[in-house]
Amino acid sequence: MVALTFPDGARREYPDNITGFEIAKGISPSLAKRTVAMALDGTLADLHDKITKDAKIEFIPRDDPRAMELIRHDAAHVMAEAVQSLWPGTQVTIGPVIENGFYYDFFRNEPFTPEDFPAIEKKMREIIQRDQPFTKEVWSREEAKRVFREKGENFKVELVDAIPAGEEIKIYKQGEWFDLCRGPHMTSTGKVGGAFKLMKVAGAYWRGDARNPMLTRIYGTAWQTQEQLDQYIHQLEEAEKRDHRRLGREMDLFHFQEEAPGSVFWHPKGWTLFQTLENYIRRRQSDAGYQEVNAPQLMDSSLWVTSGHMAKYREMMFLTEKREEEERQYVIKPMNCPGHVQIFKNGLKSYRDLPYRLAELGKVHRFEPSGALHGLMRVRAFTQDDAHVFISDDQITDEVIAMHRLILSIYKDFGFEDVQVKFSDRPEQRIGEDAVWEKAEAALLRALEIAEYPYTYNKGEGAFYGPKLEYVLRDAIGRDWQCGTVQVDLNLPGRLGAFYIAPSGEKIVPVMLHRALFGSLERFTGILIEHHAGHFPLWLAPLQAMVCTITSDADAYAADVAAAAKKFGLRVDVDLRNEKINYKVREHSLAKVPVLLVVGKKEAAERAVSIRRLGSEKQTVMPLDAALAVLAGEATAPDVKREREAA
RNA sequence: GCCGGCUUAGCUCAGCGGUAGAGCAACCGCCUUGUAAGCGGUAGGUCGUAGGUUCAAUUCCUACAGCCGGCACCA
Repeated sequence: MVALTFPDGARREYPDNITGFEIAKGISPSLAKRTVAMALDGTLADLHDKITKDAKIEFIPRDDPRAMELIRHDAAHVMAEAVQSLWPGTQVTIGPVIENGFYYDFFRNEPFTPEDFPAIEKKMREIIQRDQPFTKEVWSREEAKRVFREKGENFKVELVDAIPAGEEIKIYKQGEWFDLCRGPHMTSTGKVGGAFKLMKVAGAYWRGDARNPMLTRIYGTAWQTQEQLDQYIHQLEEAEKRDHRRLGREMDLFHFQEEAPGSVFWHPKGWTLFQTLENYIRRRQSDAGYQEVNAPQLMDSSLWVTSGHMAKYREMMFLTEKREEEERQYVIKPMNCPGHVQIFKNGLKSYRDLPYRLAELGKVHRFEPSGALHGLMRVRAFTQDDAHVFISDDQITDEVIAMHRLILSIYKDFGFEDVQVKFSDRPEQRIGEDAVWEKAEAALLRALEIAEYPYTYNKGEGAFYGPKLEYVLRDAIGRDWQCGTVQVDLNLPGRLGAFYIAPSGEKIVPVMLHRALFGSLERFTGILIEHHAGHFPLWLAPLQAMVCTITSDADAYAADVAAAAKKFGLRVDVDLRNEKINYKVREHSLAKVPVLLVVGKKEAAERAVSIRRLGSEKQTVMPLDAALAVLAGEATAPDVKREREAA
């Protein structure tokens, strides 16, 4: 007998091996009919599974939130059947559930294209219409391999081989079609419903390894209701509207062109925004005890050989050609660290100089693979807000805590309060003694503990020279972006011959902490554009206010207003064009100018302005100086504001 | 880098084996206008680049480049 506890707390006994379906049917046929799966002690299971031990049981109806992943997983199976029935000979591989949908990877000599979607979707609807039950069988390893081999499903044979000994080899059937699968599934294909859509095709390597064959992946989305599907599609459209590449063009911030793939042409407004970020970083890191430096863009390749970068990253570095008159080869710097080590090394350093904090807004170039390029988010030339801090090893924890607090405080100023920290420890391929790693990892963890900050653990994901923390922020529409990093480097200082004189007079190799705040300024600009959907807070907006005249009678006064605003430190422009005010308001609203200062005869006579804010239809008429004082206050950077308030 | 798709006017896009079209923007004129498009006119493209097929290519084919979506990569 098994004792089952129901959600209402009732506890009943049933014979061993009874199925969830039988229990549901015993309670009421309608319950059995609307139940698509069950949960045993909170874990989803097939409704027809035999129950062999005491558990809490719940019946999962199709509209239960937990049914979503089942719908998606079943949809993946239905799609796989549809594809194989339309193109026999196509091999199936894996088809998991992902956020908002599912995919299935196929192997076929002829790849699929989106033009195939209507046929596949039609076939899927037929399969769903047939409403065939999902049934599970457990096969022996040998049998499974034999059957898949005979079907020519070579990838499945590999998957069977990969299943650990002692684990069941489960086969799910839907009618004639079957697939190796961990499950669980709903009771029948009909439960998938109609709220699904195939989204895109993509190449994907077998088992995620670039050395393996390329499969065709078909992505789909599936929902419980058509409303949910429609809403999801709508969300995608909205996200597209905040795409920084589109807003960058619409707001005249930057552009890219063929001759410089992966490099940004910053326009005046975009560069204003970029400089606002640079200036902010300069203030923050100067306050935190960093000194800004600038190291050469080109350095002899021998330095990069010594640092180890040539060995590991040669293919991703830009190198100069050797010339007849000079046999040297230079490297366009892909990182700032070797340069900073040179600055540390220049002149003897004492333990009294530590921590020695060098920061640089260094422009680095990396030959990123062409397929990786993506607007500002992944470029070949970018500006790192980089710093290297030279310390003794007993200073690691304190310095890391300081960096940690600095990073969080900076993100907060930009409205990012949901920040995750990832801790990565020693990778398999690494250099240095385990004892040193031990110390570095412990120091990082102690810093997080003292700062009382939660973190996730990425085993073996550290850099080859040391463990690291990575800072991941979440934007307005819930996307995660990895930005800042703190790394302990136990390698480069030694390799590049850095040392300081300890109290004992000994030469000691310092520990080097590597730290980035935004990471890449280009990328962070892109994140800000998407986060705000172009509606920047006043202190970031490249153009903060537009002075618009009603008629040419106000032209002279408009110029006065603009001049006065500039004296308040505001970034303003004037629109004297012979256009109706409606036209001007519309145009500047679309350009996402945060503040419109409208002036006509009336305002000119009273030395006032009519203020209209982006996103609002409200108009507020204020005396000019008062209005500018308010705006100037708002346009003050958060850190400057804090300082003023403290003073 | 790999797989697939795309590339036509500044932007968004239509078109097609017989050397191109719309809307918006731009420019010119009229209108002096009160908070999201006033009216009229003009101009604008070697159809991504290079080859090939053809009497004829923007259209079909091939290569290359860039971009887009993934995958892989990301010091």
